[in-house]
Amino acid sequence: MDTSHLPIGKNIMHYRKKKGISLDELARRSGVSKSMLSQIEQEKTNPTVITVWKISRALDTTIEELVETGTDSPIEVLRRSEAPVFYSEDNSCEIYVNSPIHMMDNLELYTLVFKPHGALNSKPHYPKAEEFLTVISGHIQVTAGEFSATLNEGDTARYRADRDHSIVNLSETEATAYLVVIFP
Amino acid sequence: MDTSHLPIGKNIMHYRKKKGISLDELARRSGVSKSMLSQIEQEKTNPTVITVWKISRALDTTIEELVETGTDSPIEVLRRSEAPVFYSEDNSCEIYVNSPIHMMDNLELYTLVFKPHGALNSKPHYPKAEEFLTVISGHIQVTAGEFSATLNEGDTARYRADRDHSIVNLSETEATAYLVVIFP
DNA sequence: AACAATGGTACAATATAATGAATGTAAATT
DNA sequence: AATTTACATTCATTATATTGTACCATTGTT
Repeated sequence: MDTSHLPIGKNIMHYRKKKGISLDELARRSGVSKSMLSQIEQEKTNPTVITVWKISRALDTTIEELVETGTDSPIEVLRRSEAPVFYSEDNSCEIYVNSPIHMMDNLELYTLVFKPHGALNSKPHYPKAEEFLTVISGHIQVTAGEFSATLNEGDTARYRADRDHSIVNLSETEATAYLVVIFP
Repeated sequence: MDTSHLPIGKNIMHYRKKKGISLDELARRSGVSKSMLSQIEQEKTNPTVITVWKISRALDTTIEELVETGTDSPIEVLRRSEAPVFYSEDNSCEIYVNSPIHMMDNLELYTLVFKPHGALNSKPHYPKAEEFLTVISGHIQVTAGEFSATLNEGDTARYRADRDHSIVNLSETEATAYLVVIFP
């Protein structure tokens, strides 16, 4: 039994106390015995996934939050002058990375600047990866798999990025967009 | 034993096959017995959290991905004309919601438009909430707790939002920024 | 003071997770 | 054809998760 890598007990106690309920009440709500909850909070046992799932529902949170190790940091800034810049294959699109160095493993932020009719074509990312594209200026078309949509300034599209996908500037002028990529 | 709510077996088999390895190899890499892996994939047992954690590491993925129920959807679009708009308390900042309807529970996207010297002050969000702020145009100062930073166009700041935080336009002209809020 | 309620911990019994070895199937090798 | 290898499943045993109950300490009520 080795739970030292996952602070489950600490997290459960934290959320329980944040909610202001006793072990007794949490036992009632979760269907997990009070004595088991006590043992978990004291890190004396390694619970099954279903047990943690039941507790997460009773605490109105997720399994992920209950297994996560916390971090703490001040404001982290990535300057445009330091931000890596990439280009699409035909150089019709500039890709500014907005993700600060100590980035979350599952999130990427970009600013995309397209030349007139410029395009950015991408291969499938990880399974279940998703993208959120907001048009800052211009008229853009986004395609993912067999789906396609045209976006005006201020519109936001959400689509699965675990298939071929592309972003095209439909206008005669430069277009700019903000891209959020999520790896689940 | 009730794992019907969490498709762990299916997910593990999916990632294992995607990686192209046998139960034997996964057992070697994860330190979980081959027979246990077989039982899990057949949903014949409810594994402990540590066991799933070991498997997730061996599969180069996360516990979350292994417990997640899949979804599938085409491109979802939120038009600027349909996007909810909020205002800061003194109406010095317009807040456009960029989050499509079927939004992920832990992610929010906004475009912020500040009047000259406009400000947006926020109370603490959920514990461990984080924000990523990219300046689209203008000169902005962001403060979180006792930390503060000034940002120019193209700069991105990352900070904890589980404490008082504010965003202020330092310039004499309008400023625009893109805000990504993450609830862990 | 005696009793009840609250909240958490310890303990013994029961249920089940996890293992190593055996078994089964199919394909490849001798 | 016989044997070996690769892959997955089953089985009996061991280890441990999980429970209900008892215990402990503190606070509140009668």
